[in-house]
Amino acid sequence: MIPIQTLRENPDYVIERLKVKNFEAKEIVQSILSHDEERRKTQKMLDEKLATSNQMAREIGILFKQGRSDEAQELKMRTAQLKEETRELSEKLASEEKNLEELIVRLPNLPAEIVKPGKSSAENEVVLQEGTLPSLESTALPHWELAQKFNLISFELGAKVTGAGFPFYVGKGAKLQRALISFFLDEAIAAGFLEFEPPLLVNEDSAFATGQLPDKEGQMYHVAIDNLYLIPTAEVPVTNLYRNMVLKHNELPIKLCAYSACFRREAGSYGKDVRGLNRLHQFDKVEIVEIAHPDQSFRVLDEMTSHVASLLRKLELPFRMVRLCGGDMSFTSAITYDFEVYSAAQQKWLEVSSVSNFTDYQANRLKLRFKDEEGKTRLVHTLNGSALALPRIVAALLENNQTPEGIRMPKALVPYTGFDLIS
RNA sequence: GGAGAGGUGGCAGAGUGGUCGAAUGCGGCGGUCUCGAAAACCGUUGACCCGGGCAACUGGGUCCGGGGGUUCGAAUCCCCCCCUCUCCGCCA
Repeated sequence: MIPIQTLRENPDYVIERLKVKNFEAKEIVQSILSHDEERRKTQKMLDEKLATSNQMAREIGILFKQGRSDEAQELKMRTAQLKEETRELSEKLASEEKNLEELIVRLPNLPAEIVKPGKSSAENEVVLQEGTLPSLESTALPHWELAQKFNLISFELGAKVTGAGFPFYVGKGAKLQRALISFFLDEAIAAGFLEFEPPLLVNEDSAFATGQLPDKEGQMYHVAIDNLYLIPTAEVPVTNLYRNMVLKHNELPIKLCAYSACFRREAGSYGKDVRGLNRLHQFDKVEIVEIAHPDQSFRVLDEMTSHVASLLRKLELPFRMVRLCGGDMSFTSAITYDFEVYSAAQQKWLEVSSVSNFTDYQANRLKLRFKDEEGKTRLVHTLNGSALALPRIVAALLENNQTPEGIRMPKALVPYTGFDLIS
């Protein structure tokens, strides 16, 4: 949620910036401002009435204590009218607050200054590209065929036992999963992130606080009997650790990381893009989360992207880093960098990480604040990024490293896998 | 799943109808003392909303797990829900 303060102070700026996300905010913003004004007027009236009632109640108490019950009774009569009025006003106030909130949540986060307008991923800017694209033999196989050939992953058994998008990893395939998870976690810990192993289900409050609800409801698996949601990313439980808190400025930044399985219903996806590991209902990911001082969040963002880049370098994968244009960014993000690795056999770039600064947007909903150097309470900035999501990394590792002898493992991974070749 | 106990400020914990946003202790912050620190002592210390002020600050309102009710008045009484703890049962 954009803080109401921002909307009051700079409505025109908000409208202008949201155009970068192709969002026409003018009507909503105007509506918000008038509802806001109405709300304040109502509250003022209500507060005055309440002040009078409080005063009268106090007087009645004193009169009773002094044994002047006739006078007290008389005063009691006079509170009836007031009570009815405050009742009406507080109902009005509650409904106006609800209306206001419903409008505000419809506004996406403001894109940062550096973010350019654009409609789709075609307009994203490549800001960094590293590594040489491998040129494979014409006999090169896509990862789903390699997975079958070397018996690493079984999509068929997953489909039999659960459904499409829930693969089994087998033998060295399973070991590779564990190796990557450990490698990513160790790297994150070395970079100063504190490891958490989170619950894989969260309650409704948590899903709201990080913004999965109400609008992305259909993307999450829901356990109806207990009203719990399977997490789509570790960001949800880990960020919610800090819901409703006031931190001290010297506690910032807070750096957290977590491995988790992630569950996504991904309704409506189909075709070649979802073949093999390209898109799954359940996958593994190591997530990094940072809670930062507002003045520092863009520096922190750079640190996070450097961390992700270093992982890809160690895995010896050709990658590029892309700054998303306004139209391709998520609702809650102020700026997002995607990392993509090149899949040689599919001859396309696969997104393996998304690193975002949510500025104060998520913090506002989380009610996550800090006391600054002057003792003022302010919203923090939150950031997160995948470091990294496994499936497409595995796809790229298998495809790019296929040789006549088998699939060779990058050096950094061998201590974790215990093998350097899959044959 | 069964039985019981309980949810109060950063933490611990008192408060069972009126002057209670709430005793007390701890912690935090500021000071005295000290070369410095500890100890001791003194002072101070919640969040949110609306208004006034450039600001320090200040007036009003709300908040004692959440929601509803009784009452002139609720942390305190009643109802519903949620959560935690203890014992029993079941269980990796």
